[in-house]
Amino acid sequence: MAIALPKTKRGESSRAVILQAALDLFQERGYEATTMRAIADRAGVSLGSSYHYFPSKEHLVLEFYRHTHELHAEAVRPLLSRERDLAARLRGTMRAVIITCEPFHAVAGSIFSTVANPSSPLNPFGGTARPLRDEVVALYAEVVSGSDARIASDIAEMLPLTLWLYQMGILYFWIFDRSPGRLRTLEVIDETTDLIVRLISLANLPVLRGSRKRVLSLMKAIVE
Amino acid sequence: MAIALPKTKRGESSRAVILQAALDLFQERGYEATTMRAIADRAGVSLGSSYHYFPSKEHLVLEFYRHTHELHAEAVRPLLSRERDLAARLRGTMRAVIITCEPFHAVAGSIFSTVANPSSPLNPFGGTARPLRDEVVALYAEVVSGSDARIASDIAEMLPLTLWLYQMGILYFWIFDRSPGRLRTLEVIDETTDLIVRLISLANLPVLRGSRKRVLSLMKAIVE
DNA sequence: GCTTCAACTTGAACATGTTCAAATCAAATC
DNA sequence: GATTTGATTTGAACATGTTCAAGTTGAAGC
Repeated sequence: MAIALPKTKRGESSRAVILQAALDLFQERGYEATTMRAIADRAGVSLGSSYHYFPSKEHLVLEFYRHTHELHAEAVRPLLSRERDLAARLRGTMRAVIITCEPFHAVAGSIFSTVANPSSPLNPFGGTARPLRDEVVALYAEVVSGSDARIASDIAEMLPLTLWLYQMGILYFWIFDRSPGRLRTLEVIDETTDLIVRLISLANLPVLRGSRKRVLSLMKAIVE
Repeated sequence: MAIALPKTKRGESSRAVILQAALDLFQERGYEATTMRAIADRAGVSLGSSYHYFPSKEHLVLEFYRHTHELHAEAVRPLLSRERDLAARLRGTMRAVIITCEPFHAVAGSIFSTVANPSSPLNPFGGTARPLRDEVVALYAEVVSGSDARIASDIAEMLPLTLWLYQMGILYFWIFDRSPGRLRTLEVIDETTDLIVRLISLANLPVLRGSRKRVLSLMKAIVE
């Protein structure tokens, strides 16, 4: 249960080697099939040592999640600095998500469920994983703000969080996708990103003004 | 792993007593805090006996889930045979969900995550839990079909499944709701059910015709 | 060089989900 | 009533996440 940041060179190296072993094994065998003993073995430390640096197996998953996010953020950087069209930015970002995660597809199910568990410290809605979630939301804020789309401020305010939620939905679909090359997920991404951009522009219609206000204030209330 | 339906009176009674013990303990202590040994103890059977009737602890949760659904279906029956207004039917049905589940609120998190786990046999998107999901979807089909709302057939086709998904979302929100009397969830239900009904009528607008077709055909494609 | 002390490491021990071979039971058959 | 046979029951054994008290290490202060 102790949250011990390494205080010595030796400690830092131990933590790093344990983490690397865990990332490798999660990717090779998945979450459940990776035992804490196997992680300790591959890292060349004792079982107890792992618990000195990571309070639980779930906390190691959080690091896995963070690692994936960093890969993703790096992958979309060129696109986000070049492209200005919102639909293209969003589509590219979503495609990059599933391309980045593709090596972990077989094991993603168990990892996703760990993260979605409301009673887990890893749940992004509140707890240890909150800072990481905020980073991902910030990425989507950049997707929006760096585009040349003119978006009403009330919508722009809620959009990043909504897109993060949307990404979660896409990932959940992708986990179940057994199609070759994950083509179905790619199609769904193309279609939904287009729809989202279209919906944003439709939201300016006078008939929709009322519902739009209600939806947005509801969302704001939900976020607290 | 064996799926053994009881073949004798004795077997039937054993299965029933184990199930009852499990339901009680889940409600009293939650999923994780309930051990298989505790279930066997309270049921007055040995540990191994439980595994003769239920392949795993998760399968006992499925029964818990089914039990809750039956309580809910019973609770909304009067409303559904009396009320004809769609918004009122939907609102009442959703309110009944969280009222029915209220006794399990403290333990709902761990149960929900078990069900949402894509690699679990309990996942409603495909596996053992599929029949139960179909029952819940059928309930929402009745909510729609028993109303006096005139709904275009392409929408009506996808609506029950969508409402089931919506119910899942509300439950997820409810799990995190710490407000007294779960008032916030009730407010969200009132607001969202209204919005849904409004959206259904808006979908007939000529401007929305295109998006509507695209959304519906996308949903149909996702369901397979 | 010696002492001290916090950081680090270790492996045994525990709790719990699951498996399984053996024992027990009870109904059908003779 | 004895035998057979399949259903049921049992508890020991195993795997694995987690805890913890005890041991080891190494640098700072003397």
